[in-house]
Amino acid sequence: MSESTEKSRNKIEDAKDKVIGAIAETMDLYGVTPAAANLYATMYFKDQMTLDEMRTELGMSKPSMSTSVRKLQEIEMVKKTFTRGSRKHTYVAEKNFFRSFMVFYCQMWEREVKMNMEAIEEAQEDFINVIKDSTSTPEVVAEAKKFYDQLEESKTYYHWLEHLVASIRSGKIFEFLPKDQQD
Amino acid sequence: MSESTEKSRNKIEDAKDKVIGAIAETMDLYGVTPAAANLYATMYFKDQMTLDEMRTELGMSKPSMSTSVRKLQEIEMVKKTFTRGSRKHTYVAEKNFFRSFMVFYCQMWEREVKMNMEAIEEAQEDFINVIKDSTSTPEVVAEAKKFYDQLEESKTYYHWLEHLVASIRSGKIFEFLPKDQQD
DNA sequence: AAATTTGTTAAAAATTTATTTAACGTTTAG
DNA sequence: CTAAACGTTAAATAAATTTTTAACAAATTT
Repeated sequence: MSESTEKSRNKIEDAKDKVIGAIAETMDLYGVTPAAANLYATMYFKDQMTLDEMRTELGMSKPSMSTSVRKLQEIEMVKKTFTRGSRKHTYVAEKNFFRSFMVFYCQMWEREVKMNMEAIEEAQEDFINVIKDSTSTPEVVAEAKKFYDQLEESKTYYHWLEHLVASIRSGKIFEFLPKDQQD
Repeated sequence: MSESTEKSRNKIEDAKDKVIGAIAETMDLYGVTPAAANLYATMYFKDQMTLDEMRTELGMSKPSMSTSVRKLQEIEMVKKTFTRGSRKHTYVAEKNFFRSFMVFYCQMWEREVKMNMEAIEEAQEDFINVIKDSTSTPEVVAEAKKFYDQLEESKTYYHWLEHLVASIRSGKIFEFLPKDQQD
């Protein structure tokens, strides 16, 4: 290979690394380990990869790659692909950020809604019992009412979050905010 | 205090604790420490709190509370309030989840857009240089073009994210998804 | 059927993050 | 002006997470 081709290839690698670094750094905030973040960012510029290629490319252990790939599959940022003729599993990165966004946030928000709404429903029942209890003092009843109302009010937010998730899943949000809209 | 009042008070505390636990658990995913998550969830049911009250209520050290409160102020989930006559600083939890949602996600997404767009712009310049370079082989040029186009395509997503942030900040999103809409 | 390849699980080590203890500076009350 | 109260910073400790090494199981090839 000529010297200038070598230089050009290096430039390409450097350019990719800038983007890989940025993606990996922001992915940290998405609850994945540094290894998984680096892996996804690396795969973003690859057609497909095997576990061994990942290990070589990132200089990390195979179990680390195995775990990272699984985590990435969970949030659907990586998919397993069938490659005939090869015993090794091959994986492909989801390159459409819209799809990653949808899966990740919908998953996250639904978990939040479910967990908090369940707690709220239970707590509200408890508050009602205190309010209904004839032995409760007016002071205690007032307090229970106050908290009950606070929780009731907060449900508005969780309902809204559910609607947001639904509109993302259905794609309706893109009628309101088109994908290709210019500044 | 009578025995039954005591029981009612306990019921109220138990009910609150259910919600506190749920909020704290989901907040972990928002990039705050367990201490900060517990603190916010606790403050959610309080009018206002001082550092010493926090320490007593959560059974943690004062510096831990100090750090947690600062982190929560950063994402605007807690505000400092002036209480005349008291030397101690007092803090109030933001109880409107819509506002917390806005501040947190807009902050997060803007950071992501900024960081990744900067890297993309730099990388694209590099790719253009390789493409323009007369000593580059056709093979290398083709690769540079491919990556350039991939990044160009991804910008659609970041632009969309910016529009999403803008529509949340301006409140326009609530025209599309009203806050009080029923299922 | 033995040996090799591939991927996963489990335990150990290493790293990072969170929390506490201790020390410090600033303010206010006595 | 001294002493106590309050909050923060810095260093040390503790806890949790991430990664690796080692062992294992399944599948495939020879």
